[in-house]
Amino acid sequence: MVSVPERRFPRAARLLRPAEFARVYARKRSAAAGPIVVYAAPGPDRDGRPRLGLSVSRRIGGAVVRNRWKRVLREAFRAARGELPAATDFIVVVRSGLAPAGAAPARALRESLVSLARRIVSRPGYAADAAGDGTVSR
RNA sequence: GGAGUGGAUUGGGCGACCGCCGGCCACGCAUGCGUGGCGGGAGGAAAGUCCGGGCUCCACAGGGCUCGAUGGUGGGUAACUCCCACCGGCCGCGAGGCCAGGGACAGUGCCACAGAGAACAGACCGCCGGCGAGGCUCGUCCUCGCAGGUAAGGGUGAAACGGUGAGGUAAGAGCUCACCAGCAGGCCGGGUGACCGGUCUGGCUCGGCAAACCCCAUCGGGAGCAAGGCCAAGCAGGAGGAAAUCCGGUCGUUCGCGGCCGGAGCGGGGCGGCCCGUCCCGUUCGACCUCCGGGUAGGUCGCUGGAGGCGGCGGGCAACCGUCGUCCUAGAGAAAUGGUCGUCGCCCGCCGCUCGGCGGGCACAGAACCCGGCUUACAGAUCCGCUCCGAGC
RNA sequence: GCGGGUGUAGCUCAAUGGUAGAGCAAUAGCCUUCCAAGCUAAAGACGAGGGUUCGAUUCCCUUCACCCGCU
Repeated sequence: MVSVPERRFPRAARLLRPAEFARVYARKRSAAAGPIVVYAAPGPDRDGRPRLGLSVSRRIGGAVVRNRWKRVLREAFRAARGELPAATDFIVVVRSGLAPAGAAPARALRESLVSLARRIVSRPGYAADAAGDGTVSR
């Protein structure tokens, strides 16, 4: 049995190192909706799949609440990978002031994740800043 | 049956699909990777970090002062501010619960307000007799004043220098006596001991606070897995600062001196702080201190088999210990346990109001080197021991 | 992981173990034609739970929240 590649979520599809986070933040392209903020930047590999980095601060809650947010966001990202722009790195930040007590449901997060990602990428100037990097797959 | 008390266990079950972390095996690719298979993957508190250890490193850790911790006795333990048993005190009808529970004749200090008096106390009212003055109903009378006596009574307070009775007295008072309470000491008996029981003597009586300073006894080297080891990659140094040199041996010598070793002095650093002591380094271009600047943000080991869990037997009142058998049970690194469903269980709301249907919820909370405790949070469920009350047999 | 600090009135801060106080703010009144300023009055707090003590904001323990530092 061969699994569908888009359903998988291997470690290579994650942003893990400080340098990777810094590169996405340096691009300064973000959009927000409700409790989450999404940063986006073209990935280093122009044929690559979208990658995800997470930032959940201690102000969000205890370890259980923070881990819950990360797991639900990873699951939402995994389900949305086919609909997201390719070769793009994303960082999802959970905002402390607007976050409800627990994590939001995965389905709703998937919807807003896709719409925020498309909003950033379709903005004028994103492709120009990319400077010949991977183009938007739309 | 009701009320209560002490303890133990558990922390939703089963199934399907898709993911995630790491292990083993196989294959491909070439050492990073991918695919498939098999089995594993959060807790009783993983939490707070309040104690105690193991482990690792540090220039072995000594003495004095200081600092900090602990504080009934005996035991358990690797150790403890933990646990068990016992003693004492307080609370509860009781089962039980709580207690930092050594020393207040080693010293210092504090005890507000109230009250006359608050620590080897104190005469405000009262009581008592004496002296003086006044009054009249002339008395064993009343009123006022003065100097005294008196701690039995009133009142204050958290606390007022024993309680009851008798004697005694002007009135009183441990002033005296008996009993009781309490204190100190001796002796006898029991207990490993804290302590308990008995008896005799004493002066007749002594406040509380040491979670106030303190005294006594005991204990405490420091840091922490971001410890620490290895590999890879990378970089650039600069400025300032205190100080004091001398002696001996030996070798070389161009006879100026230089190298090495040892010692003294001086300077710096480590041993929680200070002093001694000790160790290391330096003593003229180098160590140390301060400031500025530069580089790294990777891998791997440590990393999970342990004071380990379960069961039997033996010892012990118990905590716990010994022995035998059996089991292997997470190891991440921006950090793995998630998502979508079905079904059953429990709870709540609505319709129904017998069956049933619909919707929602199922606690506290997430391993990060590992253990032993403590404390705190927690929807519920189950079991055991005991006490009190009521009813029945 | 290690270490330290702070919680007192709406805000900023005081206070030997004995009635918790100051400034600003807010309320009411006086003054003014009105406002401001000024004057007067009253209200308002020791983060929580235990313990020691006659008595605790203070001393001790536990706990909660926040802040800071080192690695």
